Amino acid sequence: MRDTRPYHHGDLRRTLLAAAAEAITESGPAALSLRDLARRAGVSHAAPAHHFGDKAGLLTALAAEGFGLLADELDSTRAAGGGVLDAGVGYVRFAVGHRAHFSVMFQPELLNDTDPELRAAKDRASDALADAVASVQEPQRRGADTRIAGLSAWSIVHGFATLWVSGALPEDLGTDPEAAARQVIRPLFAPG
Amino acid sequence: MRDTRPYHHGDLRRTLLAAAAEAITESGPAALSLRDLARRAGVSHAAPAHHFGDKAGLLTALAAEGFGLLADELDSTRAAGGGVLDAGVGYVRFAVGHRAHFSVMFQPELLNDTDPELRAAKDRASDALADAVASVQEPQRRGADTRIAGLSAWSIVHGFATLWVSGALPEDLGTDPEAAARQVIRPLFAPG
DNA sequence: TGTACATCAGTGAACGCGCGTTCACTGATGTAC
DNA sequence: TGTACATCAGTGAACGCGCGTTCACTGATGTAC
Repeated sequence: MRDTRPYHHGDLRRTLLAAAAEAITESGPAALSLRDLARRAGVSHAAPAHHFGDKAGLLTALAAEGFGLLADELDSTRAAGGGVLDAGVGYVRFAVGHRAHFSVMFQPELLNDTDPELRAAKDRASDALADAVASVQEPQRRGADTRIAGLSAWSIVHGFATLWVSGALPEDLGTDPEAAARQVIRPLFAPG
Repeated sequence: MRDTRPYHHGDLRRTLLAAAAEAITESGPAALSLRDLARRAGVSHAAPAHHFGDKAGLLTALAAEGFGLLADELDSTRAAGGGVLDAGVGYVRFAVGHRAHFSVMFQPELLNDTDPELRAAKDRASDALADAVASVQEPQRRGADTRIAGLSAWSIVHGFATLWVSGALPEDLGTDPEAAARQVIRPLFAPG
């Protein structure tokens, strides 16, 4: 039995990202410190800087991971044959299931926005979103309108997700974010 | 000529709120400190605590002011005979014109959410939003759907506003947030 | 109109704390030969 | 298979800094009589 921790952690980067997500879920990105993270991960306080440089570097890595996870979500919805509405619900599922990532992804003042890893992950998510929207448009109608349709869809799901995770929505909407999202975003796609 | 500052500021509370809005617009709520605020306002570092207690108290006051300003915006749109679409554009105008307020209003972990002033301002904004939506529904159709319609409208304008101020939207949308908003949110109200 | 007193707004020195950063180090891993 | 050496990940002591908070204070304003 080895009850002593090895000198090298082995997977500290991932551990720190997970600890950051946990800490942010508890009390927001503002309250985060690298020393607190080190404490959570059980390493010395100087270790995090080794991997991320500073707080912005860490949050940038977390945001990049977030955009990747969002792209995964949208891709798998699409692979399962879902339409835009399902993609929208997937967007909300991602936001609610990964609050910490989501809350950091759209706060550019916390991030190094020129980071190549972040840029790449953003592009991936952006493409996945565009695919989900384009798939619903009839081919002959594609054009200038498709761009606007995509932004409308993005706006409504992003707005719903943001309002849901911030607790701003009325309680009588229930406790199931996906069911509520489906009801609220449907009018955009299937107006009656 | 009086070139010496009077001992009593006279309007320090308002000055501090304005300084806070400025500081937050520059670098986000995370970077805000009461000492920095005091410096900006030209008063001693202990003065802000006199008015707001602590940082959460200050941000709560700012958020309350924000909800009040939002309600004003929606009310005046309505008074000018505007419909839901105009109210939506008004929502975006508010968010873009008062970024600092807007960015604080929906981050409950930064606020004292039981503060009565905040609660009252929230209710006022909420009523104004409900009025804007209800006015467009034909009387006989009001009911369960009106609630969902209101949340759809809120979601799309909130999402658009959030994405716009965070700089997430594509550059080719132009530099006029209100014109862009009108295009993007229209599909929800006048589907074609 | 004048005086006394209470209340309030803002001061400035002092404190302890957690933070990020630096730096010489140590232990572990990988690679060349 | 064995040895030497470079590289890398994490340590822990030390530092200086800005922060929030406390507290006795001072200057100004308002009110009672």
